[in-house]
Amino acid sequence: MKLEDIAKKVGVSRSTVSRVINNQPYVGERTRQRVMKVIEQEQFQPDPAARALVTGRTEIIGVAIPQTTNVFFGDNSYFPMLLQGIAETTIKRDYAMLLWLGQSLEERNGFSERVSKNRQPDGLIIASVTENDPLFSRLITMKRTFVMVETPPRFDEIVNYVTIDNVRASEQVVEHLASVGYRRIATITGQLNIRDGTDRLQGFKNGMEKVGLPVDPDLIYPGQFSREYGYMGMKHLLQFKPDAVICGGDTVAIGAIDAIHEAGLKVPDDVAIVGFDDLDVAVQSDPPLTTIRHSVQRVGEVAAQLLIDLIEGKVQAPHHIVLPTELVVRQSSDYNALKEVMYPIGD
Amino acid sequence: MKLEDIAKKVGVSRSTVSRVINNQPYVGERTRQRVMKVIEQEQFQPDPAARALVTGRTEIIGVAIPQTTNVFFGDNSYFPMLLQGIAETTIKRDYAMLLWLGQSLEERNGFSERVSKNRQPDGLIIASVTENDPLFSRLITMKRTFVMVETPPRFDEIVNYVTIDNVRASEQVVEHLASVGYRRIATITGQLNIRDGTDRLQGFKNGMEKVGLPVDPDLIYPGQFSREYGYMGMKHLLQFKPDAVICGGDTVAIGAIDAIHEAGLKVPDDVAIVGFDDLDVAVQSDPPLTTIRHSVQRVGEVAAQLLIDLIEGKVQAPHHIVLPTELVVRQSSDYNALKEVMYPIGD
DNA sequence: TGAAATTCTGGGAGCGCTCCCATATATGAG
DNA sequence: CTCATATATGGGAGCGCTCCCAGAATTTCA
Repeated sequence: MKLEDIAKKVGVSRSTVSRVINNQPYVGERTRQRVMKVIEQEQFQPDPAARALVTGRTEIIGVAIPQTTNVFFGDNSYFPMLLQGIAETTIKRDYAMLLWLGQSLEERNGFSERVSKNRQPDGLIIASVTENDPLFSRLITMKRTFVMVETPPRFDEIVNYVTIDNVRASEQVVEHLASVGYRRIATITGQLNIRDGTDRLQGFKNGMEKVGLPVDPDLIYPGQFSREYGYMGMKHLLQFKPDAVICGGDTVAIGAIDAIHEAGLKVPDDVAIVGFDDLDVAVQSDPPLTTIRHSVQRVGEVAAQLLIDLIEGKVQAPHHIVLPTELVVRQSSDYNALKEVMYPIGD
Repeated sequence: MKLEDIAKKVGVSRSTVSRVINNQPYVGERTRQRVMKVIEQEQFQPDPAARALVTGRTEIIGVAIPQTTNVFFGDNSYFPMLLQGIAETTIKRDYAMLLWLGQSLEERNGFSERVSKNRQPDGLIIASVTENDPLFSRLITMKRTFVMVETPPRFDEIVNYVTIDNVRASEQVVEHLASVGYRRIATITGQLNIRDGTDRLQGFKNGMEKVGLPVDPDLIYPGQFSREYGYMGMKHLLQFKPDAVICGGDTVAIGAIDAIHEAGLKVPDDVAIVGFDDLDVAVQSDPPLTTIRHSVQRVGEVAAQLLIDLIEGKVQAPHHIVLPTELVVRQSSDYNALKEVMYPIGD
């Protein structure tokens, strides 16, 4: 069943049916009703391909997650939440969502080619782009419409993005820890080729300076956003006897706690731990994590809104949106629990 | 840049360029080379809409997950893994993947309408369909090509699906538990309006009969696939003093363990716990879970393969695929740890 | 050597829509 | 009542491809 058949059935022209479908003016009220009735009873849906061919738009947005397998479906609910947020908006705005997941590191290049060459979506949302990701430069060169869900690694000024104020949030964490009495504050970072990682580290350093504590390189462990790295990082840091460790993400924090427990120590009694993101695991963790709350889902929603607005010409590029964060204090950084002498003196 | 421009540039006709792009025969080797070279240097990609309009195919498959929010991104890595598997295949076969996520229960109907009416994908993969899900019947009525990733609630014979042998796997669990000495075996089921849920329960009952144990209704708790339900279920079951509990899923098992610990009891010393699915949490759990391993990712891969084969007419519908499962015994069902007297006699 | 078979190439038609312009009818101002 | 203006409807053109058929060039074989 096509548009023309509906027209014939109602006894009007293609154009009139098209106008009704697209909610355009200049259709008599009676005619509109008759057309709508037939469309309804025939369950007619215009062919998206034909429509796309002439309008040049598909009403599909693409989402590219060039991450390796385990990051996507591992202990990390970040991406599912992001997708949920994006889905929310696409439904609301009547778009569909095309998803690309990266497979393994080896084929980063293939991934970026596959994504960038596909002309089906009207625009893209891309997540977790590393500094020299080919996808990033490619999209810029091709002048495609896209929105990032973190601060871009370069070209901040010309790229659209939705992010949170990672620097400020990390500063806040340091300020909080310092204000309740922690002094040897360490950090296990996230990936440092992603802005979320570097910005959080920057915030850590800024915060330390602000509160007048020294930034000791020994107390900075460059990690990644995973439980494993949290574990490894903490094992390494223990020798330097931090009294608090700020982790690049909640899963990192969980890993750090694993290592602390393994060493026979307690959180927060021996070491305070702070996460970032306030994922589900933050509450489920034992003890519950002090962390930075920000709604990943909301980032997804807003990113999709921005993208669709850009596509529809409702806003001009470049457009930058920074969403608020909130420090959530839970047991993992309870200073009252901190033992006076944390480690045997002299080791 | 369009196909015709390439043709002009090379000095051949549209048809020839089209043949080259689609790898068709009857193009001279020299001509083919020349065309390819220009396509390469112009980075030409044919317009998917135009192509779809004439071929009637978009090379997009749709994935519909009509689940509520928290099931999708909660403590459950099932869907991310499924997506990863589907993505693997779509990349291999050069398709793209359109994703729909359900939002909340209230709009089940809206969801199914949105998904079924969208004509963009050539076929669909649908997950976690409940018995009277409107999407299910709708797709059947519309005669759309789709593959389910579990046994369908009805019309088994005409619907395509990829699944695992839930019944047999559960039987196996019971047989294992019985063989090592457990006697009061209980179960906390998954959702019973999903086949995965009912089949696992059926397997439980079959297994009990096979090994000659009574099927006591008190020992069957109808739950859902979540930690919460595991917790509630276990709390309820404790009064009936089971020595082992088979859970509908690993997350359910985690919840059950929570309840056991809360009651001051130990796993497996007081109660053995068995999960299902062998998700990441199964190993991370304390103690690690005995469970049924089956690759969710593999189910996704195979489902996508089947769907694309159906779309391309390489296989005939209906097509049913049952993937193997494997019993993985870990500490949560270690009979040696079971105390002789598990509960004070007489309560 | 010639006719048939095979390989190559080109161009028309048409996929199902939207957009633009032409025309028809209704509405209002002077 | 006339002309301008707003409202309503129809039909042609064309979006960028693929598919089909016609015809040219080449090969095969008696």
